[in-house]
Amino acid sequence: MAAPAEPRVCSIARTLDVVGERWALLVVREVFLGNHRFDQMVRRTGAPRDTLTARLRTLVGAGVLERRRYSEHPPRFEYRLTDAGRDLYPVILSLLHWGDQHLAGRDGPPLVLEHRCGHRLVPETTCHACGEAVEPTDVTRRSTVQA
Amino acid sequence: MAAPAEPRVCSIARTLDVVGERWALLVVREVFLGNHRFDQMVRRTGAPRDTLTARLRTLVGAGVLERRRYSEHPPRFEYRLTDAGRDLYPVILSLLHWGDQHLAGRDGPPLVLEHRCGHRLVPETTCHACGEAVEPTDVTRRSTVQA
DNA sequence: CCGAGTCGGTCCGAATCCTGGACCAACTCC
DNA sequence: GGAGTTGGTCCAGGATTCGGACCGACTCGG
Repeated sequence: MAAPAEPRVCSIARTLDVVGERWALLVVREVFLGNHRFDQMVRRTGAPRDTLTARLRTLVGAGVLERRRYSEHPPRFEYRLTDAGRDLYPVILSLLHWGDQHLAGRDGPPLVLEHRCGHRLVPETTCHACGEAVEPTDVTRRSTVQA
Repeated sequence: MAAPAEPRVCSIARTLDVVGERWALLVVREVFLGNHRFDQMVRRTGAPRDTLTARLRTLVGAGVLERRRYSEHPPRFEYRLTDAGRDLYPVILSLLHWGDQHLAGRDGPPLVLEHRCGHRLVPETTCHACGEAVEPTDVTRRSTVQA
């Protein structure tokens, strides 16, 4: 009898259930970039309006975005990051950085960020405890059930 | 004439073209966890075999994974991370951490990692230049064309 | 030598999701 | 009064994904 070995219970999979659908993270990117309105998002992401509607609903439902009325007459809405949404910043930065490293053409990265320290922002993933940069080989599993 | 404002040229979008399809990042997760074989990935991710075949091809084509023969008779293959693939570690860690923060049930995170410094690994995104943790509000755009 | 298991897939038809484009109701601005 | 803005909805066709059956080459135990 071959061990069925259920699909792994995993925070990565859970996160992707929320932000893993097509366009979801590009929507989040736009909100980080300051574009909070439906029409802006349509234009800057290229997502079909229908799909965008669906994604916004999922993201609001998951507590990543908040739908907020900014005009009464006529009623108009915009989308803002919740605290949980702001916590996605490392996800956005790491995706951005990987693209900069591996997919930038001869023109270099299309978007360059600057940290308040005055230098170009190159994001680095570090261990909160010791402050050192984290390499895959420096990490082990603690107390897990399965291989 | 309304400004058409082309979809943003963006490293995030480019990265998601490579690893944004369903199951792609879970495949990468499995490889990081040491499961390199087709059947293991089927079991541990839950992806349909068909889809997994397609994903592996995309990831190999994009240079994230490498398909390697580990047996001659019968011919058997496994998948290894390339350098580019290993560079996805921050992406994986940030997704994991967000799920741990916002989607862990009462049982807590299903997977706990330990850094070689001996502490539980809590990944933090820092600025390579100054070493400080990066907050969305600390970052501005440098020399961009558009809003 | 037989039967069961392993492994990395392929093939299929059905269900689901994504796509682009047309359309709309309020309201504002010129 | 006409054009534009805004935040959507509706639809039909196309692309993806789904689960499950199946397969060929080989190994292992008895």
